[in-house]
Amino acid sequence: MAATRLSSMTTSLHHRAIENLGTRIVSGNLPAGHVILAEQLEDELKVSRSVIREAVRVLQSLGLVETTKRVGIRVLPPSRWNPFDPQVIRWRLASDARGAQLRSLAELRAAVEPAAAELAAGNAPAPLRLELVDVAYAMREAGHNGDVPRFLELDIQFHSLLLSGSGNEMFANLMGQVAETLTGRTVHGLMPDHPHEAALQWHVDVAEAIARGDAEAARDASDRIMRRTMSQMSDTWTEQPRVFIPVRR
Amino acid sequence: MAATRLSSMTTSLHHRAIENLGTRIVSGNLPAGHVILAEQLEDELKVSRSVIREAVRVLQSLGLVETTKRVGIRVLPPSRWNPFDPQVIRWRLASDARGAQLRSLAELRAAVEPAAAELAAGNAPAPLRLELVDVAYAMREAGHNGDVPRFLELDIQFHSLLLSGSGNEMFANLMGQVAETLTGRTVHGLMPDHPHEAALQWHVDVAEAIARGDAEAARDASDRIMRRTMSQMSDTWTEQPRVFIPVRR
DNA sequence: GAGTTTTGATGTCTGCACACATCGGTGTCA
DNA sequence: TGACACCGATGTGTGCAGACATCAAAACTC
Repeated sequence: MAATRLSSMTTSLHHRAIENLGTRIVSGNLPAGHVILAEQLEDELKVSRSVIREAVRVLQSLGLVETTKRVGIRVLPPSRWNPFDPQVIRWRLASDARGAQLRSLAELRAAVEPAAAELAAGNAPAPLRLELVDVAYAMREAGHNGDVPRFLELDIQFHSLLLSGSGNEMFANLMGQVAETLTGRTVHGLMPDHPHEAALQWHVDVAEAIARGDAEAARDASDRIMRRTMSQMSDTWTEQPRVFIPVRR
Repeated sequence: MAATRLSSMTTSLHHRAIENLGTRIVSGNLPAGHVILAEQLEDELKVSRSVIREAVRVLQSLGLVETTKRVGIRVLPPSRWNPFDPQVIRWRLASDARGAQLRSLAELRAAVEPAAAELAAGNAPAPLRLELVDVAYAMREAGHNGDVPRFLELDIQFHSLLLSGSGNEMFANLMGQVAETLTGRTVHGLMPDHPHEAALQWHVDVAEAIARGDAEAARDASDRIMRRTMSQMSDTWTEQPRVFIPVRR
């Protein structure tokens, strides 16, 4: 009944509540151990109890909060968060922990892509292998021409095809994060106009190795790409503090 | 033992609703594209709207369903599910796709652990390195003595320490899945009473390499463990169909 | 200190109003 | 007559408000 004139012009109240709370928690604005009351959130966000409850349920499933009767909604420490959830990753990228998140993603990618290349050489469907080779050639050309936007587009496509071609749905799921990483790297001007000549050839090597089913060569070439990428980026985040998640026994 | 503290515990209606729907969707009982109505779920599960709505919100955040006005709650295809969510993994392990899920996890682990070993050699805190060596020695002893339960316990601890010691929270988050994999392998009688002699030594090699900060040696030894594990298990799931997630453009 | 009662927050239920995508009927125009 | 654009009816999720149930922390009693 109340003035809901300004209601869902943009997104649903539910999403806005999740976004608001998720951002505040991941940014550290709401520190671990802090207790919030549902009623207090209703007042703050000017929404009804159902909206708050549904949002809290989602955050609970992400490991960001826990609810206890007679206590309230308690913020959980980062070690309890699901670090693979796309929303959590997005919130972390928008927080002070951006550098640490980028490093984590890069390390994961460096571990996974060579494995994906190895698997793709054995399992990828034939059309995908052909497309991979085409894209690698196009990348090389775009790189030589200094066509940065097109290179980025092809780069994303290349690595997406690689992950998809592995036939492992967990690897494939990383496509989105990889795309975001590559885009971010380009947008922030960390990419030269003309990519490293050897790196371009390594992409071709990966594609051709996969095309002919040479798992070991595909893996090695992919590993070279990843090691170069890591060494390029390592300078920027050396001072990022590492977080060691304790072993739960 | 994993996964369930059911029975005697009176789990909340909310959790039961999530469990019921999640299981049905992941098992394929509710196929992709199928539309359910919230009211229908209230009747089926004999719970109120609020419980259903909160459960659906959670499933929505996992990518299992989407809601559309005037249509209902639509089940999404597996390519939309979040393959890293612990609940989704658990539901898949309890479904016909168990074999495929185990393979995916094993492939992910095979990719990540050597990378984690490499990172741990450079970053792990000193006490963790020492503990890792102790555990590796204890593993070797338990292996020689044929003490299967103790070996399993130490095996889990070893790999958890390794992942934790990497200082990458995404790697560390895989501890739970690894523990479940190792436990499942033992429970299902896939482990011999006396583990492979060389594998025992490789664990020691990993630990000692990390202890002395030799990243390359740590990685290589870990890689040997993983490759042996993969080749051991590959027989059991060769006929599991692979799912290729399409590249979204 | 152990056991009991009180208290206060989440958990669950229900009725209502609203937003809005879809469907089907109606009217117009070729 | 047939094709097509329009528009209102319909159904379903979304959001709101208030009540009662439940249960664990905290206070209290012995």
